[in-house]
Amino acid sequence: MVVERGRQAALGDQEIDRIFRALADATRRDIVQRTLTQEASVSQLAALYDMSFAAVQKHIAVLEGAGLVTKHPQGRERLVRGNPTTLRRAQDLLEHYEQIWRGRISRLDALLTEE
Amino acid sequence: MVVERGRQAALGDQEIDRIFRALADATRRDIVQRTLTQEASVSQLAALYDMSFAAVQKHIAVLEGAGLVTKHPQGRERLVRGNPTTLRRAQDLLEHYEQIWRGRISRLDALLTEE
DNA sequence: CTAACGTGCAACCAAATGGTTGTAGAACGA
DNA sequence: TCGTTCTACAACCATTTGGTTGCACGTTAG
Repeated sequence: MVVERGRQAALGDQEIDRIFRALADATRRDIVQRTLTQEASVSQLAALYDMSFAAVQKHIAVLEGAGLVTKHPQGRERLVRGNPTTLRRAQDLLEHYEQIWRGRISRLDALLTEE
Repeated sequence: MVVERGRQAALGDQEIDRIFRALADATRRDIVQRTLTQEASVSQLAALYDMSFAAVQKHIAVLEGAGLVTKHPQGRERLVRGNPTTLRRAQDLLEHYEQIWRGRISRLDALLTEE
């Protein structure tokens, strides 16, 4: 057991922070979606959006830092590939919240029935 | 149909932005989790974290702006209640991504079998 | 009525974010 | 070899974020 907490930030929370932060931008979500379907080079991706190459490069770096995409060198270009595993982690957390909420509902149910 | 897009931000994307951005902070996630279980007043929540009252107030405002919690006046205090509906929206989006990924897998499968 | 409590909001500040341009190097094509 | 392409990275800038303190105001308790 890891020290009773619930009011202080756990260390691994920064990882979750990065994942959600990375997903909080439409361009980055689009990149994830595309590269989940099919990997693409940095410049191929950059051509899709109305901003500089460097800007898109930064977005990809944010996604990579969050583990939402991985880069694979191939010759002079880097292929970007979406990472479903990290997406799963975010999904699991949200499902956890939903479970908590359902738990509350059933506790309310229990109270009503027992009465 | 709303204009062909896929490279330009849709207007409702800002809503998604706000949801994920709100979730990208451990304190805010903790508030969501707690108020999903049981509603609490702003000052009750503020007492839980090692920061000023106003800071917690701001976090709650961000969550409210994203629709992740709602506030309900009761006498001089405001009860904060987690909103599972908005959480569901985020969850649905992530599941959508997972579906896209699974689609890619089955397309690869199809290619292999057909060969 | 008055004091204390709960909340909201403004002003301020440091740090992070999201964009830009420019430079530099590695890999490829002719 | 030489020019072009792809990428990385630094420097810079405006805006947003996340925190602070202080003040105002409605509500409750004594």
